[in-house]
Amino acid sequence: MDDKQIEVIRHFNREYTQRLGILQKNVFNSEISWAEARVLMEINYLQSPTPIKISNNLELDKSYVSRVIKRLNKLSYVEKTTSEEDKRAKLLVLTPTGRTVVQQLNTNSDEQIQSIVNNLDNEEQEAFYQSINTLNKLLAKGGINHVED
Amino acid sequence: MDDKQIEVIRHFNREYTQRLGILQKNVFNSEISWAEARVLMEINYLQSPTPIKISNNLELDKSYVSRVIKRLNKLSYVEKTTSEEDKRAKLLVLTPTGRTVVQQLNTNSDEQIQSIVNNLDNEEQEAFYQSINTLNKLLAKGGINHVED
DNA sequence: ACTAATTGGTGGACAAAAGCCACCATTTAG
DNA sequence: CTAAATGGTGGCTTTTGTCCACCAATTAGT
Repeated sequence: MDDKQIEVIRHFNREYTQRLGILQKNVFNSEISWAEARVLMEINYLQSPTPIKISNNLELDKSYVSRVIKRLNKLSYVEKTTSEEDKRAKLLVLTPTGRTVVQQLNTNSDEQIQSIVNNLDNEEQEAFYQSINTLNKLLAKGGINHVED
Repeated sequence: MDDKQIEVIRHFNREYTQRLGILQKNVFNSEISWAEARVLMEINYLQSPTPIKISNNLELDKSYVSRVIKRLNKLSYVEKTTSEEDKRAKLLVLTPTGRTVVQQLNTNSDEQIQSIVNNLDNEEQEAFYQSINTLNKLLAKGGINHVED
């Protein structure tokens, strides 16, 4: 992989993450902060979510995650129960309200994606999707990182 | 673009930005914060960089940007001069030191990209690059957003 | 089986990052 | 020629995140 190619990838990273970041900011209108949203979506994503997994996946300090979950719990978005296999660990479960919020967040996220993609004609949209799909597969392949669960 | 495809894109956004974020965190070892690095690179990127452009492009509050630039100035990475065409505006220029730092940041960034891509064989690397390249072109096409300069 | 080290989670104290608001100076619009 | 808009700065607050100490449970060493 030569320097020109690396340059192109770096350009993409700049552009794309920036665009996404901007969109995401304009979405969490109310009630819930960005960190809280991230944790909530991570809980929704994981099979058996525990604070420590979230802390690892999101690379956030465990005490911070603990506090975030506390707030989510106070908002009745998340229930905490002690795990039976390991009584130190807490199992996290979304309440119906919590699930609704996650759904809303996903909807917002989808609209952002649409807002990027809508400027393209059908053929281009297909190309966009195919490229993303390829990258997903390649990332999964080379994916030594990111402990999913 | 149907729901399944959107889902795939959302998955990519999650995975990729997270991976990049984690890598970036482990890089800015010292002296300079993430925000400072971003601003510095934006100054390097823009034709006639001013605080307000940076504030817009990075979607950061202008007072915050003002403070970041102040620190960069104190570190002798950036010079500030009042613009002649508009005496409210400040023109930003990287010092030699500043340019060196930017170069270092770019090198780090490249190493991160390598660390993702190195797990792939040559054919896969080529596919990775091609996908990114396609996305870049499509983003540029549909790019109503992101005022470059 | 028993102590020692490790791990999951919590809370206090604090630092860093980022946002909001009020304000000044200049520029632009009516 | 005043009124609105814009670029920039500083005070203050919120959000985000770190570091440390600690408890309870689990795992490892012997």
